[in-house]
Amino acid sequence: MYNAICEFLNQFVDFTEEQLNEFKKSLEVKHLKKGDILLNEGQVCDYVIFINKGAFRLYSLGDGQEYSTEFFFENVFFGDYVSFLTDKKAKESIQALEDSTVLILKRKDLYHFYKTINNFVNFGRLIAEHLFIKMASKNDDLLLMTYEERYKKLVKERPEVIQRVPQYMIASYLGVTPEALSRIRKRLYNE
Amino acid sequence: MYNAICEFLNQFVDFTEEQLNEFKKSLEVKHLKKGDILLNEGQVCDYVIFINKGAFRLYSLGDGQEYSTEFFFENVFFGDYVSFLTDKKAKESIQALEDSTVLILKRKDLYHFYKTINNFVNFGRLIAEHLFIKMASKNDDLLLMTYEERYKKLVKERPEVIQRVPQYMIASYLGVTPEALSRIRKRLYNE
DNA sequence: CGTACCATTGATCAGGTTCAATGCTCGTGG
DNA sequence: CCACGAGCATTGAACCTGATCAATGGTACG
Repeated sequence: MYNAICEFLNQFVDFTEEQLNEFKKSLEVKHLKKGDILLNEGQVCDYVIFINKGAFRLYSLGDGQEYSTEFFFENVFFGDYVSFLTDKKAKESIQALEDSTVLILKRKDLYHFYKTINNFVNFGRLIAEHLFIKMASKNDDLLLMTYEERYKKLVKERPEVIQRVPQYMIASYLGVTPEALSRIRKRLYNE
Repeated sequence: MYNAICEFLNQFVDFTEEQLNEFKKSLEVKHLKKGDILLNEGQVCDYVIFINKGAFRLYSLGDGQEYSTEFFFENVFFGDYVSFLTDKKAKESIQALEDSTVLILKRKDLYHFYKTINNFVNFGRLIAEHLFIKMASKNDDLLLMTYEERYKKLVKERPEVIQRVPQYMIASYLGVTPEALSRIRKRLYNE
């Protein structure tokens, strides 16, 4: 249950045996069914989620439409990071795309470990910087690439998304309608 | 000369008189003329820039086109943050949009102060988090808003950009051609 | 077996792109 | 001090791509 998360953190942190146990105790295990909502737009996301098994998306509502903004799979941390940092209501919701198992780490526990575990502080800074870099790259793509190029890039760099996420969610992630994505795919596969 | 930057940092850091002097000594003053290039795409941005007076833009080249990605004015820090963090070649260039005066803080000096000045470390984390939040919001806008809505938002929230930046740069910042922006403006001001 | 949801396809429409021409303005040199 | 030129903004026309609306197919799940 805790192997994956500890391995992930070992990249940043040197745990003692004791700290490791304390850390594990702070985690809440949660099982979700496909379609379950973990966080609802308007709640504060005062925790981070580590995915042991399953798939999730972040999405928001504009007009009457759903807009998927990101997808996550096994062995990553995620959450509504803006809500987490600012302690304000989340603009996005979190939904399980498959039956999933996650570990929940509350912000207060995380901040406690920042103080008590050596090097854990760097974890926070590195995550913020990493996410900034990812977001900046996403931004460039939105500005510079066509929908077709962005779809091709997704196929190449994140085939898991293509495999495990319904097409209409991918469409809104790319910023197009499902109809347009269908036609892009048709164009690509008929050469 | 150093009033503005010290005021800015005082939000995050408690300097002693001695530290303050050491800090000032590490800064390089630079004067630039309108149009001058401060950083060229391909160089590593191993410093941050504080603007005492003037205006700058970040821009990148795709196809044969220039794409302005951000504008900066007095009393902010900026740079090619991705290049700064990763120590890799910048994908963007930095250009003065007006005759300007800046203070340059080298990464090695910054990291030195991280170690020797209390609370300075938080500065790095807070900047990273702040920039992430800004970038995330920009991302949402790109995905959810029309060009016209984005222009109106810019007029409302950052009138300085409208005043001090040529229209064709604003156009590429918004992701449209200069012609399209011209028509959007016409539409707006003829109601 | 049927239904509900998603993917596909078709037709029409709106807005942005492209290419080309004209206007405008500011800085420069004669 | 004026006139010219360069660069930017505007305008026009044809085109192209994605949005929208509507209908049809396909498939998984109860």
